Amino acid sequence: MASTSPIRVAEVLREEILNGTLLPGERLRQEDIAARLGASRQPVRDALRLLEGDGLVTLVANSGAWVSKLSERECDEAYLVRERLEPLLLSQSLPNLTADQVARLAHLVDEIEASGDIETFLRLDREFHLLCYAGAQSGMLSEFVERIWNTTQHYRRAFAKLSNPATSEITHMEHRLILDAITRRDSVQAERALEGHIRRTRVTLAEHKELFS
Amino acid sequence: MASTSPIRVAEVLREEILNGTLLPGERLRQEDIAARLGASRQPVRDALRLLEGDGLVTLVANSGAWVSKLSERECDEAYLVRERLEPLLLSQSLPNLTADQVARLAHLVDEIEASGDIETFLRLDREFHLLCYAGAQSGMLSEFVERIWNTTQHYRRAFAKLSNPATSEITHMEHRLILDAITRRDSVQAERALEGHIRRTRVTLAEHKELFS
DNA sequence: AAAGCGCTGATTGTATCCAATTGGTTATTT
DNA sequence: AAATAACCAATTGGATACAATCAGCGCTTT
Repeated sequence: MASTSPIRVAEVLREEILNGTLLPGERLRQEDIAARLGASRQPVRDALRLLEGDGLVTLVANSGAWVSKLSERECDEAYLVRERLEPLLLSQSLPNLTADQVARLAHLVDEIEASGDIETFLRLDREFHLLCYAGAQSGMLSEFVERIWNTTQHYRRAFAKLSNPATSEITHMEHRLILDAITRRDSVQAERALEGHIRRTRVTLAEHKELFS
Repeated sequence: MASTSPIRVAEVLREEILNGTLLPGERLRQEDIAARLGASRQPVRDALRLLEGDGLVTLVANSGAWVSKLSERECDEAYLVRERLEPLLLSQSLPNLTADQVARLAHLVDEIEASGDIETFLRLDREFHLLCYAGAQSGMLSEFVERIWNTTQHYRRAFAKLSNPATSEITHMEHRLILDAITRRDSVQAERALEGHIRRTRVTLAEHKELFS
């Protein structure tokens, strides 16, 4: 009942953009996608519009569609917005997180520290953060946050590739601080720890302008 | 060059939703719109998808499209998000505001205080706040803020209808505080004044649950 | 030789037709 | 009489065909 063609097509494309199969700036031709996914061009157009709404695709009239690209400025802005929104979302989610979910968060922190390759880290890190917000009733705020995570996914991957043991250690400690505050149901501390985590990432990321060349 | 059919259709519908011609919950039939605006159903479908991306329209597969409706919770959430995002946006905009724009802001504050009817107040208030953000390079943050303003427009109108001289006076003072900080180019104070303005509105609005019945 | 013009191929945008889904209504059954 | 099932009208979804638009390229012209 839920899956209509445009949604299915959009899901496939979204996944391919998030996992790096389709790179920022890459052209998306309607007919190619239609042929590849066994659909007509109409649902593909709808799907592209959906993804445009998610910020993953940029449409230009009479010209075509491209995978969205972020400039250095836009990426920095994304993190500034995260700094303000995610603590708020966490504070709304925290009271509703179940003990099972908190246990899963603790497990994820361990897994993240044990993770070897980049793709695993990215997957686990994403799951950790989004699970923190699972207690929030889905609304505009959740949508905004998920959208930011989607549009910055590629740059997070590029950034992860040049991380070293020292910065990883910092990340792990920050995760543990967030987890600790969540476990103690301390909203204020959780907000601060999360804000610091995002802020540090933003500042560190800003030192690597080469990612946007 | 810029205006393609779906965009034109979307603009008409957006305007009708914002000015209250189309009310939240109202059904949008593709064929009706197509006939009314002299287009085919296909561009109308595209337009509805565009508006869905803006949060103004809610689409249900195989069922239809409706003007989006906010629950009391969602409206409150919108204001909580505004409290966090708009001060940030203002701080990014402030350094780039021209003297002309600041003068226009001062003029708008006067006009707002002199405004008689509700529609005029809504229009001027919207212009004042959005002009505050005119110095920001348009990006994700601006998009989010504009989207919130659009989706809450109807509730702002409903709220304005039951405002009294006392609360209006508070609003006017808050505007003057924001304007003063902007004039002095005091980002920190401007952020605080704006946050307070939005927060008070949120709290006052929460006392009128009857708007969401 | 450089600049501007117009042509051509490819790609997107629009319209029309047909299929699929939905919700309501009616008739039948218990 | 109430509940259920099947039918039907209305509306949306998808596919195909056609029109409009754009980018690149070669030609003409100065």
